[in-house]
Amino acid sequence: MQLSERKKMILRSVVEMYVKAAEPVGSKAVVEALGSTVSSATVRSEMAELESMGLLEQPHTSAGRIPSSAGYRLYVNQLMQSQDVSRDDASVINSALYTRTTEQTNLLDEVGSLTSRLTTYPAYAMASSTGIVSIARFDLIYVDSYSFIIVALLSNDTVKNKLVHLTTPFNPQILAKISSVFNASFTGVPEERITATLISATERALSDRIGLVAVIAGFVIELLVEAKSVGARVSGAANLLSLPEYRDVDKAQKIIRYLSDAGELARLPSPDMTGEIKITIGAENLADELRDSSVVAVRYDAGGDMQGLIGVVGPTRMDYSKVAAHLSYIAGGLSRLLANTNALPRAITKPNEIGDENIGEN
Amino acid sequence: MQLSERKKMILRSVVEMYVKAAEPVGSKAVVEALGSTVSSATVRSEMAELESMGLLEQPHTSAGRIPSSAGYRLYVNQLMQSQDVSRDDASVINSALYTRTTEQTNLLDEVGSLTSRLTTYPAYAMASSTGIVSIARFDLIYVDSYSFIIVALLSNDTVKNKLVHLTTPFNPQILAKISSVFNASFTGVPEERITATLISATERALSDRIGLVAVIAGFVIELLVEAKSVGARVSGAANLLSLPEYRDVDKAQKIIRYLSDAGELARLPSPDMTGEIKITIGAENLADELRDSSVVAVRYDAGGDMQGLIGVVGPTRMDYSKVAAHLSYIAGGLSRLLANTNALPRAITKPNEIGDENIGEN
DNA sequence: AATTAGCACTCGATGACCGAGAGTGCTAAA
DNA sequence: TTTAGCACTCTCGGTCATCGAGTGCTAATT
Repeated sequence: MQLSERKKMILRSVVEMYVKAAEPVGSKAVVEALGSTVSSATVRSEMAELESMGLLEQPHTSAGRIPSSAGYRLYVNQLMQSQDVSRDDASVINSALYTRTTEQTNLLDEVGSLTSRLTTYPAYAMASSTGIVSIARFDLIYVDSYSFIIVALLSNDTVKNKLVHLTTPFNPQILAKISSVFNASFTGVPEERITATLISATERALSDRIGLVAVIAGFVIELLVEAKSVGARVSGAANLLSLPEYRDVDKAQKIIRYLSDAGELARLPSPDMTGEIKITIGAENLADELRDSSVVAVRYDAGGDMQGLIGVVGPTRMDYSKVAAHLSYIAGGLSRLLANTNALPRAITKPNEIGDENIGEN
Repeated sequence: MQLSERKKMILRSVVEMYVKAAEPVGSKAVVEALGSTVSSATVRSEMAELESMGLLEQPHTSAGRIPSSAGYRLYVNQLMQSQDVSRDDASVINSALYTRTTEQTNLLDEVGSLTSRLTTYPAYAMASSTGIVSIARFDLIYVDSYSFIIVALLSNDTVKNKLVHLTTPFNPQILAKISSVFNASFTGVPEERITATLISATERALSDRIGLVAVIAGFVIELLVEAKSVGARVSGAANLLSLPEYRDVDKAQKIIRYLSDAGELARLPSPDMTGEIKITIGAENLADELRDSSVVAVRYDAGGDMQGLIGVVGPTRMDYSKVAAHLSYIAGGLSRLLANTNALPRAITKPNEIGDENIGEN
């Protein structure tokens, strides 16, 4: 499909004006945008051709044209010029990312709301572990004769813990034995290989009669599953409601519902590992609910085995280039923040002597 | 303000029919609801009086009546009969609460979405620590000569941890020293009393030259603040959109925005400690955004020092009695789940020998 | 004194109708 | 190939009449 230079300009004008105003654009408006070098009649016939190619659509005869999904796609692939984030936005992003104080709200929340604020569209942020997670190191801390703390350092550099209270007292010495056995037989073992057989073998080896091993093994399985699992957050869903395409409450509700369903979120378009932005337009979306919306998403590196994803959902009439710029800026910043082992410690007085802390878990 | 029995019946009918249908109710409908024992004319004059008392309102002449805020208030205080949760709902709640598997999604999320699903209104759930939190026990686990894990058992029975990487190697023996000093001087000390003076004194006592004490103290402060802090979640905001009172997109957006703002959430009506349900109707709400909505909220006991709150936001035309029943059922279940030290361990084979685990943290 | 039947009246909702305006496609001339 | 001109189409907004639900008031009834 080869387009004449003029057709490209026309398509581009239509897309950009429609993105701005959300109203079908007519031949006259295009003529003006093009600097009045041609007449409206010419533009009309060009637009008719663009329509027959499937790049433009007409809501009804005697309305202007709007881009079709294919039109947006062509625009995104060939016509859109990439754009930088504004100075202001950049500083907003930087200060948001670097002044985090390990607050109650977790990182995903903050990233999501930052993204949705900047783009004015709903945003989602997720993180998940790629690869296999296993235990790297295992400790039991004695608290009193009924309680102890389990601490496990995982292969992806996160630490998990749990306080366990028993109803029967136990002998403090057993903790050391158990932890050495666990360190011997459970480290490096992925969750799916922690079987009942392994557990009962361990139980026999320790001649454990009060079920301690079972409790601890249960916890280990739990936390390995948890560590692999996906966390996802959606922010700014209300932003949709200001857009004319979602004035129809039912439509808006459908999408907001869809976005609130964590399970569905995981199925949203996922950019490949190249670090490039993935733009999915209208009918390209697999989910029915998104058939007339678009999704822009990008990966970031969350350190260790962790992979993250930030995305924005909006109408097909979306300022793709601005959104893409924001997303990649944020993702870049996040990757630097999380993956870089030289991040500054926060709230500590001697930044130059002390190395980084591990952020992004718990 | 004494109302005749008949006026009460009429008010009650109006409220209940309006709650169901969201349409002004006329005298004829009331007559039917009352079993046709009086004529519509009588009801009309009674309703006129109720209106002059400020309990009913008329959207315009020649429409039926709708309850005013005062009308709802009187209904809630005197006329509403409390209601039990249905068998089905009870089993939904129970299975939701008791089959939790310490999943990635946290408890607040689950409670919120459960509540919003059952009531069909947006729900919020929060938890916060009352009282003072301090460290009860402190441990450092050596990982390698650049890294160690900090584990702290807090006075509210939660455990926090952090993996720390340094850029300069350290001597393993120092960890034991540090932890014994910290156990001596930092346990039982609330966050606001961990001052720079205390830190530098500790630093001197340990002749710490690489800033280890500062890092660890910083972490301790962070986690104490974090432990006291409030977590809040809103679920099901999209539910608003199906209600006729929020067909106006701008109105809906305002409220959804309001609810998404964690800061504002903390200022929502908060029931007192008696365990009773607090119902705030229309203009009784302090926040402007909620002036024509209602909030129903209840506290639950989250174990230890933790206090929780579940609430529902909806139109003044709300099925107060059903919502109240759901909320108190859920809150009761939660309190039992979290506060009861005899909760069954989950996913463990020998439930009778092993005691409870600590839920609701991390 | 309270209740009721009857009736005129009010007011929103619904739908038909109409004119204005924006935009198109087509044709014929440049 | 481009353009001016023109008839045509379709939406949008406003006006108008009609319909019906519901009211308040009055006069008769219990």
